[in-house]
Amino acid sequence: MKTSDVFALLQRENKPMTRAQLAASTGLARSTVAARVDVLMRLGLVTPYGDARSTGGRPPSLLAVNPAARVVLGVDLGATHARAAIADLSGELLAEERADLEIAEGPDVVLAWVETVAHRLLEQAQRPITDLAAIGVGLPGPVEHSTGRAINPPIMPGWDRYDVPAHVQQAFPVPVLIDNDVNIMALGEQHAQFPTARDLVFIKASTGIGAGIIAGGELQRGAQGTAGDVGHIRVGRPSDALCRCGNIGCLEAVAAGPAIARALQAAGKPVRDTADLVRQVRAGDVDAIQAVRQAGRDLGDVLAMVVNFINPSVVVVGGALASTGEHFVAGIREVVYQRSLPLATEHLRIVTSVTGERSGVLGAAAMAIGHVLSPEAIEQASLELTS
Amino acid sequence: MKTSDVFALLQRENKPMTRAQLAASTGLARSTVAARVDVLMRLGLVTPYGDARSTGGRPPSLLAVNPAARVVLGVDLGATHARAAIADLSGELLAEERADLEIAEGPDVVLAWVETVAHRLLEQAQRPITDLAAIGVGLPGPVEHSTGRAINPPIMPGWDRYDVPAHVQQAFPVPVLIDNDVNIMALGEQHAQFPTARDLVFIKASTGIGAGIIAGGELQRGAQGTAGDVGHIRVGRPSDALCRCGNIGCLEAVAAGPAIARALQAAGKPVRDTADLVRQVRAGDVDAIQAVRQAGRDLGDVLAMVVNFINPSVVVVGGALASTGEHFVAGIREVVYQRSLPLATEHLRIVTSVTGERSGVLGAAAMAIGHVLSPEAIEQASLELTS
DNA sequence: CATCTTTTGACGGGTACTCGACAAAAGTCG
DNA sequence: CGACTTTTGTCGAGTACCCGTCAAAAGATG
Repeated sequence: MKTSDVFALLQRENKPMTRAQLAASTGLARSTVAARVDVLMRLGLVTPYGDARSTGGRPPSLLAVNPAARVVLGVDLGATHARAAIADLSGELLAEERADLEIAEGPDVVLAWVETVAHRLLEQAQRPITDLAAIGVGLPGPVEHSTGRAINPPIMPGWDRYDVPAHVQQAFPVPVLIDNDVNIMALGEQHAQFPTARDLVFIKASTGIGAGIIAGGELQRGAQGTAGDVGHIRVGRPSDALCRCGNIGCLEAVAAGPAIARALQAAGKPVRDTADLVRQVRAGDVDAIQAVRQAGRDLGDVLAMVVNFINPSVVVVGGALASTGEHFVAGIREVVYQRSLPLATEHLRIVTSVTGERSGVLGAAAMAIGHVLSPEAIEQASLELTS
Repeated sequence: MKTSDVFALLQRENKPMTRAQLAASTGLARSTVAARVDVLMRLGLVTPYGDARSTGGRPPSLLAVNPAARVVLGVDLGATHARAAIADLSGELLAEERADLEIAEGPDVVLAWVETVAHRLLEQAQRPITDLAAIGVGLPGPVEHSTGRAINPPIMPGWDRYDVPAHVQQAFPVPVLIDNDVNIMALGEQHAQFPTARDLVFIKASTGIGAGIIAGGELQRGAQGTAGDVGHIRVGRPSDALCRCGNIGCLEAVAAGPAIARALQAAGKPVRDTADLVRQVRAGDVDAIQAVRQAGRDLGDVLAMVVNFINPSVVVVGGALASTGEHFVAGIREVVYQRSLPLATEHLRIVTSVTGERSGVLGAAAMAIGHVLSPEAIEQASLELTS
């Protein structure tokens, strides 16, 4: 029960180490560490990383985790698009593909796309299917993570309680992990920007508004898997905007893309949809900029509560509205730093996504990698190797 | 590395089991579990629980966890009161004491009280000091749990970064765990009412309003240890009530005890303080009842966001205002079930505290018990026994 | 080029753990 | 009351694991 410890240490340090260093850090004997390292090298998870400088005798060989040992497939399924990518164990994308695909087409159509694209991506990355170690999938709706099924999804007809892992495993006999799309985006940003952050909130603001919550280092899904549903919190600014949920003044009915577009239309501006809005903001349209900034303030109003409540160290803002430059996040900061308690905001960072449209696939890959490199999985693999 | 597994199984099942059952459940040989059980019995953690019915041969002896093996001390320090109790390992209180004590007196005075009372309680429970296994303490302010120090506490002059565990361990050389008072109350209610709930929010509403968050089975303290600070979230109802934090319309400035009392005073009602308010509500004063119910609605307004955000399975309402009967929680339910999403409220329970003023000491004890019965601690103890 | 230093992989011994067997203990059944 | 059944504790054997030792390898040093 200790091979995984050596690997975990090597992974945490995130830099090449010698066997002697590993022995000192773990407290194990040099010979024991050597045996463990041998197993990890035969698994391919660890490789020599050249020699370190000699201190008078034989130079010690450096060891490092080998991201190229295996690959994972990350899949990000949105309402009207799909994206898939092959990543190595460091989370680096090796091949990627995107398509306009309606999730409403149902599991058979969508998962067939996933299967064909997965094969194509593996070929593109020049990796055999046997190199594929796990698959992570993000779905646009509430998901029961433990079973991999969508539960009462509002925009995914035909997916309710559908056994996604079973379907995918018919083509690829590897672990398949499913989660909500916003949750995996949170994971993606965590791994890309703040790999050590234990309390991070990711906000996706585009057609809808949702949050992914990482608290205590763990993704929080809530009792029914609907945690992070901030879109239907009522904003402070009095509003009679009717939301599709039936209530009035919901954040989503005030600050989401369609709501902003509608407001600009009412003011005589020809703004068709969210993408159009983003274009106009980028083009420097003053009215559009002001509308987006106000939406940022409205979101900041809700985020101020979130910050007081869960006290994160980082808030990452993503989604289409975050790609309008700094206007949106400026509105958010404006309100959060005013409304939240100084203790909670003292070390708080509010930043925009750095991975943009890739946060979903990156997070799905990260989720799969986390599974593959978990201590349990490594123990399992080392046992299978010796037997 | 497996003695703890046997104990954990016995604890999870929470009912007497035979050695044969343990062997079947763990997959170990009968002789191995017998050895493990022997260790646990010599540690006192497990005791025979009479014989089961014979099936034709020698009747198997039943084994059960022994709550009387050791005791822990739970301490709940409030702004103007202190409470301490000795509990057995099941969390049952064996002896208890309460005093009016200002936390502002400083660590020396307060911890001296803790020490003398602890000795008195041990005597009362007829337990030697050697039976004391751990101490849990709740402090009324932000706490850095890992170091056991209060950080920038607003109402605890002299406690800032004071090393509480070191002080207490001079008198009692056992593990000392410190946490925020609302956090331990959340733990207390979880153990008393919903021991299996993994996502629970506890609300303390009295002079201030705070929340303890249990998400994913773990207490969430946030990045700076200030998670759960819901008192300074702005309520939806327009209000110009000035809060001591400098903002206006804070929940605490609208719905906490002093705020309600002030509002009633302004209406010509002689309500001195929170305790007085509670008395009047219990006496059936209509104005007081209405004011408390409105405060419940205001709190419900904030709780609706919390429920949407973290999606708990239970919300427990405690503190002085919760002891006014159902009026307060009725106001909460009224708004939460209206404002939160059906998916989140479908299986949500909103209940009042069942432990009342004891939730703090119970939670502090539960925290200490959790430490004593943790797998690591049991392994440690069994190792020390054999050596 | 020889010697010295340091790392590496292999080997053997010791320890701790786990398992199955066996005899004694404790009831049941005829 | 004796035979049978089932559990319990003890004991010896097998095994896996971990450590220290040692020769070989690889480079530094003079």
